[in-house]
Amino acid sequence: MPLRTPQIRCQGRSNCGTCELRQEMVCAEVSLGDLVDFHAGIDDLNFETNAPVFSGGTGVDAVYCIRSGAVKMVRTDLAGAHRIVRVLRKGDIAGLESAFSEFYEHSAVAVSAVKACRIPIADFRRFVTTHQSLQMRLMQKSRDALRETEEWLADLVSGTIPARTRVARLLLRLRIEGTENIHRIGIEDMAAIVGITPETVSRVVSDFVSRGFLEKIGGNSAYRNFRGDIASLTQVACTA
Amino acid sequence: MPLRTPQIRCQGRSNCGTCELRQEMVCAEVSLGDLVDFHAGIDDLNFETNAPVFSGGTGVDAVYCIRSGAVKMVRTDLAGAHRIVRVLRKGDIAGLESAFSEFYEHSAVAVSAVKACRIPIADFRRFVTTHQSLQMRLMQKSRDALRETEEWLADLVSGTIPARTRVARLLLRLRIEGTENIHRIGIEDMAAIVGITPETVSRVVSDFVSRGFLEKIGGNSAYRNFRGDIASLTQVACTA
DNA sequence: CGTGTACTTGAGTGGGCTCAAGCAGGGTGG
DNA sequence: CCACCCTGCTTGAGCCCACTCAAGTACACG
Repeated sequence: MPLRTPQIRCQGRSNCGTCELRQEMVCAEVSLGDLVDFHAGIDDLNFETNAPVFSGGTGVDAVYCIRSGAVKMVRTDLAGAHRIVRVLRKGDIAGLESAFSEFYEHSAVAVSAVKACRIPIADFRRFVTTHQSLQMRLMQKSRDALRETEEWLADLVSGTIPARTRVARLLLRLRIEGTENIHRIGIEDMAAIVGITPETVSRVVSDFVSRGFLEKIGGNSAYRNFRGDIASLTQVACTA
Repeated sequence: MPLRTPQIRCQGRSNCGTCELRQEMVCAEVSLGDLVDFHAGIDDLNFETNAPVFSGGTGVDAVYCIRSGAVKMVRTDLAGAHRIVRVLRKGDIAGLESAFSEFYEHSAVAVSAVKACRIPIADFRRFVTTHQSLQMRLMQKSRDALRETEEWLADLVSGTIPARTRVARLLLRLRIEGTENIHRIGIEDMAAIVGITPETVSRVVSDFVSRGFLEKIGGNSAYRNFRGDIASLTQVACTA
């Protein structure tokens, strides 16, 4: 997979003013005026599926606000295996946990077509130290991330829970808010999340499809999705 | 198991002044003078093994700074099973993630003899809003908690990694800093962390003991421990 | 039209689960 | 002081789910 440089579409100020996410994002606490004052170099980026956003261990140079799509956060375990510890979605901030470290803790990789705003780390740190209420908001974001990760631990990952159940729970978590559509990430990625083999994931997903719990949408394009029978999946998810 | 009220040993001001942990705890950012000004009702508490610190879903009334011992943070999964998502140790803060919520997200239970400082939530919130540098410290604590939980996810919990390896990794994480002693939590608790059955944990631990990788110390008292052969355990922990 | 990637499907094996019985230690009461 | 229980741990036998290895298929892309 070639490492493609993301396209820069437009710059800072103009789109922040019209951004529908502005109220729930980091920058909600930063007035438009401040953004201008700081000459903030906020870029609006597009990433295609499998494009890296940043790489674990490299120097921190920015944080990214996800505006659409999904980004996987990958860690490496003691034996060197990759493990996905969280999936960021609309409204999440990639790199926040590393914002005050020298190097990124995770690798971040787009798992679908992604739109994101890139905030240079120097600007970000300046915003934070000069805007008290922003700090509170970041604590909240950080707490949200913690809760999400803990819920993964509790729900998705447990050898004593059957693979069927766990995959169903994962699918429900990947549901696109308010719809019956589900982010369709790769089989390999699903395996790296619930901690089972890709083959088993494939078998379970195939089974769900044949039962009509899932329907594949959009072929294998970057915008592919599942359409899920939420009720049935929920039932499977609650199986002990 | 009877629910015993913890003993109150002494109050606020006096022990904060001499606390060896003061520099690394929350209150590092709060001057002794401020503590007095706020008439802070910080209590010094003891919990015995299996004593609840607080219970998930109940109203948040305090946060607790752990001064010694270990506390398990318990979540309930979709099917109602208990899952331990983190173990707090010396220097950690129990309830921090709920500090700005109405109800506790977890149940917190002592897994050994625990000494902790109780900070009433009203005082805590006042500290936070009036001390900027404290906010930064809390973000850091929150980030530490997130990292710890993610490392659990990556290292401890994966159906594709053999139970032996995972138990070895858990034991290394429960190591008491700088020593070859290891917090000896119950078999049941270890199972609830790595996501396997108590029987399997027991078999693995017994095996480690018979090989000399582990030695049981202190019988079954509240102060029991393992003494571990760190090198051998590390080797097992790195087995794919 | 060939090539590569991602996914599917199959057969066989084994690790860990289940169920169940046995054991040790500490606390309680006679 | 001992008999008792209760809780937490240990150990065993058998089975089943999910892993492993391997081959086959579908689809996208050049």
